[in-house]
Amino acid sequence: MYICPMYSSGLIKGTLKTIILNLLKNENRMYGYEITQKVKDLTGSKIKITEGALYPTLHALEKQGDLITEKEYIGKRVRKYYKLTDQGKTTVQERVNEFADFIQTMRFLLDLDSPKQNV
Amino acid sequence: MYICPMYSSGLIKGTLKTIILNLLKNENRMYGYEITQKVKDLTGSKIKITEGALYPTLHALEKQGDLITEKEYIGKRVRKYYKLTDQGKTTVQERVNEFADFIQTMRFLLDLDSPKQNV
DNA sequence: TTGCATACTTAAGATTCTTATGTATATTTG
DNA sequence: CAAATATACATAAGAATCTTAAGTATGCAA
Repeated sequence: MYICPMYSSGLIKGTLKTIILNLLKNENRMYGYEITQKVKDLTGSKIKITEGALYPTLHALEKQGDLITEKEYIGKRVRKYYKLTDQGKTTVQERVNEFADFIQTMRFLLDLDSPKQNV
Repeated sequence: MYICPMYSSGLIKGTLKTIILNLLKNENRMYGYEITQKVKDLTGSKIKITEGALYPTLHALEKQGDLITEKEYIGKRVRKYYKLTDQGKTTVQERVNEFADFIQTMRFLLDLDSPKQNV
């Protein structure tokens, strides 16, 4: 198993819930493993969600009422599908808007909008 | 002391060093308290660096060789100025580039580039 | 039949932040 | 001028969130 270049210093920290919720906004329902693969695919392996981060986060989102689960058996193997609740749909918008605002602030703070950064 | 709306869920997490280093890139040298005020001003209080986060981070950056200090006395009060080392200047570029890349990835992942998000 | 992919769970440890406490000087304001 | 606020640093305890690791088990391909 190879290691690919990922973001250091925990940039992902704090965005994991937002990513998961937003995926479910577009996909209706997904199961855990599917989420990790989708994120890996969409980001060209720049973001890889580890299982140790994913499953506790899914459980937390369910506990706080943003997700509900549907268990299904694929052969003998359990698969837990997650989907947004109505509350979850609101939470997604809040989270995404907040993140959009945050990166605007950061772009300004780090001078990322001005041209000729690397001259 | 009033509480103003800040970013929840630790979005700032992982970006603090980047913010500090980038400020010092433009300002030559700054002291801790000055940094907190500058960030508060530049972000309209959207980002407030607490002392408990700031000082340990400054110490860590010094320890890892990105910053050096100059103590000065203003009257009887100590003030520690921080400035970038040569290594620190490299680190800033790396950190900022990484963060710029990260928000590009996130903008794509969260669909922030497509118009009519909030219609 | 061995290894890899799929699929979920949880515990231990690391990192990074918040909150709280402590110390001390300087300035503003009633 | 006394009290409150601002300046200025430090650090410890606790919370949140992630990584790493270990465990369990099925399905498939070489």
